[in-house]
Amino acid sequence: MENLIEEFRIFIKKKGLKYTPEREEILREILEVEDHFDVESLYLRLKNKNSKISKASIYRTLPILIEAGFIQEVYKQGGHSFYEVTLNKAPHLHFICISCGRVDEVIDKELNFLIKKHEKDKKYKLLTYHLEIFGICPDCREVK
Amino acid sequence: MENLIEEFRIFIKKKGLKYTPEREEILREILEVEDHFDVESLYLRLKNKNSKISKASIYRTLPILIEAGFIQEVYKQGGHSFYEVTLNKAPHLHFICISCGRVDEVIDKELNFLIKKHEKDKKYKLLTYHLEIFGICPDCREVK
DNA sequence: CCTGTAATTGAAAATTAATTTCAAAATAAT
DNA sequence: ATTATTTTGAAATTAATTTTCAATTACAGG
Repeated sequence: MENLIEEFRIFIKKKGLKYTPEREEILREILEVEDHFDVESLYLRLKNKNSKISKASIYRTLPILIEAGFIQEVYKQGGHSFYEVTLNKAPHLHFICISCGRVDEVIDKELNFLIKKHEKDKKYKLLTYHLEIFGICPDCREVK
Repeated sequence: MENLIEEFRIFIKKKGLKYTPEREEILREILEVEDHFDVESLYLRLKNKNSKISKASIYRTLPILIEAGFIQEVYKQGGHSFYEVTLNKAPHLHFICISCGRVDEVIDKELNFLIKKHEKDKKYKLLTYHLEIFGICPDCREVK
């Protein structure tokens, strides 16, 4: 935990940015979230802890965290983005039910392998990726 | 071509919707686009042909075309969605350069195979999917 | 073919996620 | 400490998408 915070501090300094309490607080909160999160829910979590961090700061900090490799923007739903901590997590796909909105996460090592292969071929420097699969979940199929 | 139009007409009727000239016109235009497209570019293409179809109608028709399997929303960039015709196309991934915005399409049969496998496992009815990979392209890496 | 009803249209207004502006506050190098 | 530069919160702005609404159109049944 603390080593991750330190890693972030070093990243920030290396980029010539300033290490602020707000940035650290946002990272700490994100590391405590287990599931996917969006800006709104993160903002409310912080607010509940009497933090006075603004949404603007969250919006400004997330791209830094993505670039630093701490989180990924994993899918969009209902018109806004969802993120999750990617450190130490196996790569996975998201099945999104367009009927009820439920999101199923599937771990898949092949996917990561497949992407790494293309990254090499294309000579891209990979930052983040996401595989969203839209469909109807078993429950919603029954109802209909 | 005409058989696709007929297929769409049948889909529309089966859903209890009305088959309008606007909906047909939008589909015809989309089938002529080779590359990815967004709402704005589709609207301008139609406008150039003196069509008076509104953006609202385009926004309303795209979800129907997705559900019918004609197109997919393949990625988001610059805050808006891009689509492409998926009929007869091999599945593929999109490498998006976050620096210059360039999009590289990569065909990959394994990806489709991988997704079909999970679809079966999860008992989902698959509608559409997209794999976006964000990174820095070779050209932009050099500059830096 | 008319006729009635329910869906669809275009235009404009509304919504809303995300970005930008700006003055005040905070960081960090000297 | 001093100072230049960055970052902050709050509010304003932007821009994609959705919704509203009155007029129009599709099409089923007579």
